[in-house]
Amino acid sequence: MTEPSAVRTAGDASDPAEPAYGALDPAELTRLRLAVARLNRRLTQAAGGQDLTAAQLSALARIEQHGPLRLGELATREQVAAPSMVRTLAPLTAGGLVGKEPDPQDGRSWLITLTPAGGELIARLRQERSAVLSRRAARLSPEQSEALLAAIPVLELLAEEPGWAPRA
Amino acid sequence: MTEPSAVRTAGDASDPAEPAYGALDPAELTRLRLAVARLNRRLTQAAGGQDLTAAQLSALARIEQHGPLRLGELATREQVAAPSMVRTLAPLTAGGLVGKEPDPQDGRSWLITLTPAGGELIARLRQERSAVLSRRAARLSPEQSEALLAAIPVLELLAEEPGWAPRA
DNA sequence: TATTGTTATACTCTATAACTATA
DNA sequence: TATAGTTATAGAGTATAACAATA
Repeated sequence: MTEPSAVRTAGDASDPAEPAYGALDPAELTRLRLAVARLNRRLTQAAGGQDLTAAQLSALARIEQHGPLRLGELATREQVAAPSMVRTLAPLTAGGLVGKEPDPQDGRSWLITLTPAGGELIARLRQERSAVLSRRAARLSPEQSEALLAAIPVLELLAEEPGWAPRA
Repeated sequence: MTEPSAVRTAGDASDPAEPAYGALDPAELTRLRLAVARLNRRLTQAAGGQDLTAAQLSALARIEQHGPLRLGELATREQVAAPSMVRTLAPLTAGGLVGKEPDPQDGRSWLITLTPAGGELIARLRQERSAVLSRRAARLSPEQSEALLAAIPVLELLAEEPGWAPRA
């Protein structure tokens, strides 16, 4: 889904002749940072947590997207520490939403899979949670919706791009 | 706590009464939701937390922007419960970053103000934190930067708009 | 010895409920 | 009695450190 090819690998940022022509200034970045933090807070609260927590849903979505994954691999992709993923998955395995099969390649590992029940649940929850956002988004002007839509891939890129945390 | 408003609306997610002229479809909204959650996670981690936490910085920025505020007012604007704001502010007052002056209008209230030290600190931190985001943003193409820039006000709108959580 | 997953522990952010002081 | 703020407690999400089993 993320098109890494879209990233402009244009010469190192050490190019003084190009003071980042398309770049955002610090004030704009601050606004983006605060907006993302606050919107996330809003979405997390609105999620209600009746069924799955945000971290659980995110993990499920990741499993669904990338198929069977080892726990460590899943943790890396979600960019959390392994113990965090253990805790996130625990209620999911207990509830039969994900399965843990022994990794035939490595006796220490498990392959985390999405069960049919898990697949059904995330499909339902996804719709429910997006509905909250949808009610807000429906009030946006066409121009605002357009702007938001165009920014989604960029936000995904920023979110997925490695190199943020001193990981590894 | 949260009335299952978020969950219950699943059935009528596509309210025909809402024209949804410029509306985004559920798949796009899901991507936006996950991207916001994950980007926030990235930014929170990258912040390091050596000085101020994300919630503290957000509160400081709010105080800076809106001048002296009463605690409850601040909590409302940040859309958190009053006790959460108490906890957020405690280290800030202890550290001399914000001041609490008695509200001359109401003996029960305080006016939360930004001290000079607080102002200096957030200016510095703001720069540091934005720098992290900046390094990523600098690699965006002009088109991507443009898209992100255009979306900032929309994200702010979604984040600030009331009506998300069932806030009594 | 190195790696994978787990358990133990701790800290932040958030919430609700119960309490104090003031209106 | 109602409201502003505080304290107490709990749960989610994250982390690091120490451990067991396996490579």
